[in-house]
Amino acid sequence: MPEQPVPEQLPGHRPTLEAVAERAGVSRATASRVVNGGDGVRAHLVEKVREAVQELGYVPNPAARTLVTRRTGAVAVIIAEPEIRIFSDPFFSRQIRGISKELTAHDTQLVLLLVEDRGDYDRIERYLAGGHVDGALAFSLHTDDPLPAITRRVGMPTVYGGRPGWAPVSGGHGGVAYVDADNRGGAREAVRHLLDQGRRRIAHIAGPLDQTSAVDRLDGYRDVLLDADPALIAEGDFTAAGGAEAMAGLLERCPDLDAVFAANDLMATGALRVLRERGLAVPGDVALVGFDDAELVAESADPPLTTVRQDIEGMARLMAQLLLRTLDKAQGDRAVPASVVTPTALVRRAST
Amino acid sequence: MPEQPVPEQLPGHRPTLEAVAERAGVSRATASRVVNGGDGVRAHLVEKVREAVQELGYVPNPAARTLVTRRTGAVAVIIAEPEIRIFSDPFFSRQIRGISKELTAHDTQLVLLLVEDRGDYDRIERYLAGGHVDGALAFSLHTDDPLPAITRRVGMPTVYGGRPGWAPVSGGHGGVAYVDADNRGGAREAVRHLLDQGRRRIAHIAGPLDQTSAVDRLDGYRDVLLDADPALIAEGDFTAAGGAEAMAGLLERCPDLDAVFAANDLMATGALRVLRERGLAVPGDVALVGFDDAELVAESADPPLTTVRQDIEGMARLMAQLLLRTLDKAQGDRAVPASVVTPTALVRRAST
DNA sequence: CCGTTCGCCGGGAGCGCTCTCAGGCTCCCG
DNA sequence: CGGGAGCCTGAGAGCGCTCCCGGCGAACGG
Repeated sequence: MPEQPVPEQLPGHRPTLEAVAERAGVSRATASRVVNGGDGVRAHLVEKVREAVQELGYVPNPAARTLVTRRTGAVAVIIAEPEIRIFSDPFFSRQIRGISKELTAHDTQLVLLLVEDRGDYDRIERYLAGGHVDGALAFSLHTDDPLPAITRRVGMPTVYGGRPGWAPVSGGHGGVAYVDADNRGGAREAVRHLLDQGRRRIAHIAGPLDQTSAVDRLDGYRDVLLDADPALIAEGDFTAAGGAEAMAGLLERCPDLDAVFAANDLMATGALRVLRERGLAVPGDVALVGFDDAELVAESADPPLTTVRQDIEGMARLMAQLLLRTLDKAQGDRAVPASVVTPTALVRRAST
Repeated sequence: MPEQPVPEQLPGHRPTLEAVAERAGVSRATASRVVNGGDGVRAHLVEKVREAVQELGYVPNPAARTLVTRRTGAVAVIIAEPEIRIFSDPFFSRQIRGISKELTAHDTQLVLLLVEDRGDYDRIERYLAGGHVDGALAFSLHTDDPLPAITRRVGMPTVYGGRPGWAPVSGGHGGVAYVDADNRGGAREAVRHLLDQGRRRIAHIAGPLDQTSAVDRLDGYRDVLLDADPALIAEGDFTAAGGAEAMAGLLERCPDLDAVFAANDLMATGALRVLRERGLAVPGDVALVGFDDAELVAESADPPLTTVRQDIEGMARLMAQLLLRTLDKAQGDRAVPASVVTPTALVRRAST
């Protein structure tokens, strides 16, 4: 690929469309038409304008463009997570990555908004209301999250990652679009797998029950174990430490358990540590299943974790696609895209 | 905190400064002055304008503002990393987080640009040239990275995370500003610590030597072990798998080694696994030191890793500060801020 | 050969804001 | 009481772009 000699913009000011037009000997309107695709402009003029653009190193001024079109070509990604998880979970990176891929493929920019504490929501609202972005993607809503109210108030098209607490599970709408993994189905599969292995006292370490993913996984567990002993269920917080604590509690209450289904891999590793400390063999004495198939966690655990995989990056891309599609047609009419639930898959490794 | 009744913007169009001015009975100019701080406007008019803003739910149009001020209030964060690392390393999250904190504290937005392959650099250049952002922060440059050429060409103020390959080590400039940890000093401390423990055959698993952080850590190792046996040095790639491979090679060449200094924690965990597989006790037979004090890696390793901590988040914040300061005063004159090298600290755990 | 249609181009308005500049007012000092 | 200094304010230009609309020429049908 030959290096294009890009003209340096030393003269302080960048060339405007006006300059391009003049150089090409056409009007500003025609130059604009060419820059935006060139439909309805005769070929030789298109050529001339393109040359002028090249020679001057013209790049459109996005602010001017946004001012008149009322589109920014940017999308906000809002991530609200307590410190701990964001650090430890590679989730974050993978989601961002999936979104980034999809957005750049559509020439759309990614503006990242991290929410540290509740006070930040004012800032977020101002930002969204300001028209800096055309739409928003948001993750991991908790039941009392103020975000939905905000996006509705400012009329910002938004797609959520993970089913929000107040949204119906069925593909239905409820005025909100989301992409979620089939948490309940995945949980069912995990538990059935444990049953298939001959396990009978199957415990569950749930996630924080103010998150729908945790609730759905618990529901999946109960779907299969209709008459599960409540003592076999402990609530964790999706961290390894929380998983360890929950495991300790479970062992105390039910020393006879022979399997554990943890609502995520991190908690499973915590559980693993406790089991090992107590001298219980995995999977010999206790079989263990996680959820997520988290990079660097599930596979490198000792023993490697059987777990339920969800396609994080694919889900993230899907979110972006949904949003972009809405923005494309919306342009006025408020079409809410349908939500999508993506399948999960059991990955069998040595822990069961 | 009483909920402010935010007026919904149903009438399609948002109120303009004009509308605010009219409602407040002042000129657009005065309204603008109030919105931008209100200096030089008499108190009662300030009050009136503020009220009008409240009542109408006015939010300035950033595009219009940018068009005239030529400032966007946004900064690009450019991250170029091969797949593997970005997924596995919590680095990414922590850097982003530090930057985000600093930027939002200065009312500046964060536009994320992820580089997947070299073809993306064209896109990046166009974007930066487009004037979407006022400055850029970039990470992990490799020696042949095209980014510096781009930022220079489009005249984009940029601060690098980690010393770029062509930049001098000394606090000096070379026309480029960066923030880096004291990799060399940290490495020296790690190796001296191993010596203090009575170790004599100290190996080093280096990072990829096209990254300055890897080179600097290797240099630090050599600073202390002036006459180190070249056979004691292996090159990894900063991943666990690479660390394992390097460790295997080292054991083959030098079965008598009694300590390993790995250039990051991930490689240290890989090494750990290999050592365990070979039946070598850590730290009994071989002492092990990592680098980074990576979340979820160093502390939760078995045994927990002695490692060199660097303050990722602090460094990231520093980068943002440096850039913002440049942007503040620059506004025309091209002041390049001085680079900063931040200290590291040895964290002693059970692996030595 | 003329009228009409259609395709293509240019003029010009206007998006919402900032900022310069001139003018008006007040206030103080002589 | 007059005049100058200083402080506020408003008018207006203009940032760079898109897009409507009017006009002009070519083409085509009658």
